[in-house]
Amino acid sequence: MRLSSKTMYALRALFDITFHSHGKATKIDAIAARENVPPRFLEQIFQDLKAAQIVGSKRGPNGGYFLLRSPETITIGEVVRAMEGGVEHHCCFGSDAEVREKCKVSAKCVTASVWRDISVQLNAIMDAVTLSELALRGEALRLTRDSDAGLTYTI
Amino acid sequence: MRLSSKTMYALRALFDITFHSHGKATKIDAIAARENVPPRFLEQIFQDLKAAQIVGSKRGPNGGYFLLRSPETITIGEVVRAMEGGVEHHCCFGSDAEVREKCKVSAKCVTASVWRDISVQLNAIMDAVTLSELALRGEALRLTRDSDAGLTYTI
DNA sequence: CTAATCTTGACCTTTCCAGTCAAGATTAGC
DNA sequence: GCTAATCTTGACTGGAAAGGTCAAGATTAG
Repeated sequence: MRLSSKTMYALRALFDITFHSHGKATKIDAIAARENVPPRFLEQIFQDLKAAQIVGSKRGPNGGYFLLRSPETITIGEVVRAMEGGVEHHCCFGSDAEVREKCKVSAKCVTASVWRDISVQLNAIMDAVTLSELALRGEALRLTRDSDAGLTYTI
Repeated sequence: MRLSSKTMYALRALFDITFHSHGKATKIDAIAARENVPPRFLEQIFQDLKAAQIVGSKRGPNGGYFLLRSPETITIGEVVRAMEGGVEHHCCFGSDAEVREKCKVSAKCVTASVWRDISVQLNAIMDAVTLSELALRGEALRLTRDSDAGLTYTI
């Protein structure tokens, strides 16, 4: 019930491309430095994001990874599902096919049905947040910090 | 982003006590047999549930585990948090204290704030489902199956 | 007393996470 | 066409966590 670092890194990386490059090609090393993510690991992460059709890539000098769609259309939920194989609707216990089948027959699988409902709701929540919202929050945080610093003078 | 088997087993076990014993003392072996859970593992699980003040225990003949409160007051969320240590609000990446501190200072931790919001909502969703609701679903499923079986005769 | 239960805690195996690395394929710009 | 900057592919690894197992002891009903 926790996000893997991989997913968190992926979100940070996508935020970075949105926030610093407005979705345009950005190189791994720059992202890794800004977001404090192991660069080699980030490569692997971007492969997954690319397979999920969330980012595209360009090789060679001035290359990098870029968003394939506009930030308003990329949701947190999509990213999480891409990285973690989705919130698992695993029926009852285990991912074993035979057990799942047996479970269906026994019809005792109440917990699974409840969990399925919950995961649908969770996906809806995550799909309600987009990359552009992340970027907005970034601005907000930054602004807050700046104004905080600026407002140190009180009467 | 998935529930561990331990949590699923815990939910099934609590459902079992509610559904078959109405919350009263039930022995591990009976639950394990009905719910198809490894009995030794179930022992371990009940220790956690007991530590979380969700169940109590009675030793000796006619002993077993029982609900400490009525099923309407025990939520899925509570059980999940007890078993998994809650939905982790882990700030940014890693559970390392130093990193978390640095993260706070940098104020770049947008993803963490978003995830915190999401996890609050998720907990609310899970807290909206109680053990008695599970029991109701159990009845519903059973009824459905029975009537299905009974209606095999069609004209 | 004794048989049925839970209790405690050590132990084990397997899988997966988090991360590293090397060698190759592509492309921009000179 | 060279060369340097990038991504690409895929193998590899150490450590931790998941998922169980087991044995010996403490309690209690009858």
